[in-house]
Order: sequence, then C-alpha cells, then structure tokens
Amino acid sequence: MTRFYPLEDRQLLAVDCVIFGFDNQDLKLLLIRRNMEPASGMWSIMGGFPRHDESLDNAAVRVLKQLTGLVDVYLEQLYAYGNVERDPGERVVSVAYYALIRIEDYDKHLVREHDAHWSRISDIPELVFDHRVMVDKALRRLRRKARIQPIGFELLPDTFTLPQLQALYEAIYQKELDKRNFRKKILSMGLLDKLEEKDKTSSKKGAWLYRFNPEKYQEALANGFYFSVDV
Amino acid sequence: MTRFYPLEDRQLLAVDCVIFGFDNQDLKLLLIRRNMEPASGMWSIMGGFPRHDESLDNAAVRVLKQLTGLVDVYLEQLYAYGNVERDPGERVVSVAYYALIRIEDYDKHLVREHDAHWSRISDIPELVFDHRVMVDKALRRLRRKARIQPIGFELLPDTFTLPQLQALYEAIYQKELDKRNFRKKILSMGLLDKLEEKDKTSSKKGAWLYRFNPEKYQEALANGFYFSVDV
DNA sequence: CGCCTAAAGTGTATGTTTAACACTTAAACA
DNA sequence: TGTTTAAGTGTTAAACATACACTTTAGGCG
Repeated sequence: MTRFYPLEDRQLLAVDCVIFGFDNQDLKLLLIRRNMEPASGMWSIMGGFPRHDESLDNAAVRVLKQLTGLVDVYLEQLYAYGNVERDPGERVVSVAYYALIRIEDYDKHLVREHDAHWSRISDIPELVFDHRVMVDKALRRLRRKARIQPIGFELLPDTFTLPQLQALYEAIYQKELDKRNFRKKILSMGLLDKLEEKDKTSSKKGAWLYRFNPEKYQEALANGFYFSVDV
Repeated sequence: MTRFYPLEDRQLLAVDCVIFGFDNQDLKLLLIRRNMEPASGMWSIMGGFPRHDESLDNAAVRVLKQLTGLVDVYLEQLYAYGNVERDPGERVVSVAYYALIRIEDYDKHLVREHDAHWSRISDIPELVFDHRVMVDKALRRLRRKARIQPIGFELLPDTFTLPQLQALYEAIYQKELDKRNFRKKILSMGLLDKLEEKDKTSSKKGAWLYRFNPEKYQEALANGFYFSVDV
C-alpha cells in the first residue's frame, strides 16, 4: 500500500460509552470499576480501543456489547475529547458515545464480570479522567433530544403504560409533569398503539399498555410532523 | 514516561474545518483545492493533523488560522468521522469542526495561496472523501443552533441593519420571512443596541444600524430567557 | 360484602405565542 | 416637485401551552 501521510503523527484513540437505563423510578448510568492503569479501581464509563479495521461506530457497538451483551440498541456519537492532559497516563483522544438500553435486557453475567453497577444520575460517584464531563454532556444531549425525537421509548420495555412513560420523562428532566397535559400531548401525536391488556404491577385498577409504532412515526414525519413533548 | 497503552494501536487523526461566511446575499462556504495525495486537485474543506502536544480544538483553531488568518472566531466541534474507508489513501479518523466568520475579515493573501474560493451553499461542487457529509451536517447544525442561540451575529459585521439580519436568516434557512414578524421577534428580545446612525448602502432612506449586546444576552440568560427566532 | 385506598383516567377555560396580512415614511434623483 | 425604492410600522385570528379537580376502577381488609 502507498502511504500518503506522515508515520510519526499517529495518535492513541479510544471510544467511551455512556450507558443509560431506566428502572421505572430513576434514570440510571452503568459504571464500571476500571481495571487498567492508570487510575485502576476508580469508577469509569466503559471504553475500548478502535481497531485499525473497524469504524468508530463499530468500536462503540463492540464496547457496549462487551459490557451488556446487547446489540441493536440506540447508540449515538456524543463528542470527541481531545485535550492533551485528559488522560494523565498518556495523550489519548477519546470519542464518546451514549447508549439508551432497556434495563431488564442486559446480561447480568457480563456486568458482574466487569464489576459494574447502576448509579442514579442524581448520585454519580467520582469518575476517572474527564468521564464526568462526558456524562454531563450525554445528559444534556438526552434532555435536548428526548423532547423532539421519540428516543425515550428506547429506555422502556416494548410495551409500557402512560404513567410509566410519564415517569420516564419526569426522571429525565427531574421535573414533575401534569398528567392530563402529558397524556393529551402524547396521545394526540397518534404514535402509540393501545393494547387490550392492562399492567397491574403498580395499581389495583391497572393501566393500559401501549406500544410505540415506528411505522406511524415515519409516516407522520413524511407528512411534516414534528415530535415534541413539553417539559 | 510509563507507557500504559498498546503501541501498535495508534491511528492517524485529522481535523477538518467547514467555514461559513455571509456576503449579505448568500450563505457561503470556503473551499480549497487539495494539494496533497490522494485526490490532489479536488475541492475540499481545509484540514490538518493535530500535533501530539495540542488539543483537537487547538488543531482546529490552527487550521482555521492557516487559511483565513483569523483567530477568536466562532468554532465548534461537529462530529468525528471514523469509517475505515472514508479516506481511500489510508485509514484516517477525522474530527470535523465548523466556523462562522465575518466574510470581510479574512486574509485574502492566505486564501489565494491555498487556491481557495467561496462557494454558495446552494451550489457546492463535488468534494473529496466524505467532506460533503461534513458540510451537510454543519449546515444542519447551523440551522438548528441559529434558531435557539445568537450565533448568527458571528456571520455579520459588528454593526448591521435589521434587513441585513433578516437576509442572513433567510439565507441560512432558504426561506422568506415576514418582515414585521421578524423585526417584532428580534427587537422584543432586547438584545440589540440601536445606534444613532444609518446604513445607506442599500436604500435611499437608509436603515438603522444595530449592535448585538452580549452582556444583555448573558443577563437575560441568567433570568431564564431563551433565545428563539421563528423560521 | 361493603368500605377504604391508591393509582388511573378524564375536560375546560385562560393566557400566550405564532401567523397572516398592506399601507406609510423617508430620501435620493430625475 | 414627482417618482422610485427600500425601511418601517399594528392588528386580528388561530393554534398551542398551561393551570387546575374530580371520577373511576378494583383489590384488600375489616
């Protein structure tokens, strides 16, 4: 192969992945105990090194799968962190991603192996390097996007109730919402299919189950519709 | 120095910079003729390689300065492009930035040296590699942000008229706006200082000059204000 | 078996924001 | 002094966001 670019200019590149989950109460973050120097033993988000023959996106998918066993989940690039001193061991440029997963789906085995745990976002321990900056950026991104794109559903099971959906938005925005206005707005978008089944785990009366319908969303988009939730 | 990470995993890293300007008519893009293999001679956005001892942001600032002579302009990271095949010469991860500059301020000498020219965004030639993808993403970002943050002013001279400002928004969104509604909205935010001077370059009557006041914006922000222009 | 409890579900009125729309004013120049 | 050209100005109707309280359901328990 012809080499066009200077050899000496190669840099160390990493990907790091902020992983969000929702346990029907709180928005949570999956953190691991770092098992690599420097800063071994500290809390950290999951990371890895992209191989020469894989894209950044692929590396992020691989990292996420390593920790959770999950593929085909919502995963989006966040930002590239390139301060010289961000990793005290050595200059490493890190491309951060964030993922939204259904919290009951992850592989408990793998998580235990990595000494990982779920942390409430209101209660995040000290993190290694600039990982806290990444997490804060991921949260801001999630908060911006969840208003205007139907990504919240990625954090819920396939079927869910309206009170569950509302609790999710309340957890994301740390803000109580009006039940009537919330339901009105969500249902008026016409993106949910109502099932003929109730979930009774959180009340005697039970709440109707719904399912997000991506086809309806795509069709609405094509007709100039904009998703929007007021928070 | 102790080395913590594997040596063989280093990658080639670049920064590329989408540069926007506004000539009171059209939103424009500063493109160069690439003078490096592969694809020498093709249109391209300006790029460079971050040094080991400089941050990504710094590298982007340096690249922008190299082409325009400008420092202290609006510059924001866009996205990290990491497909394996994006550069046919060799695997290069590129972190793209975009800049908003005042089009009369750039260094004509430097631009000539780089064989660069301004292209209307409605009339962009074929670009090298994935640069068109970067440009499109920069445009979407600009369009999203210019609605909700006062970054449009970065493309205008220090003092400007309301018709000029409106023409800028019309160029960004490729959409005609209602003069009365636009002026009402802009002025109601109370972020502009009206000067006692008119600009007569585009009409006999002349249009009053205004200046964006960043202090007023900061104060408003602190009081819960949100910038917003309807387009 | 009926009463209590706890969460689910429902509608209206008011205020705010957006969108649509046409004429007057100013000043240069013929 | 009339003509031309862009700058500047308000009002109305519709859509949307916000605030707010009672009824329904069904399980559990006395």
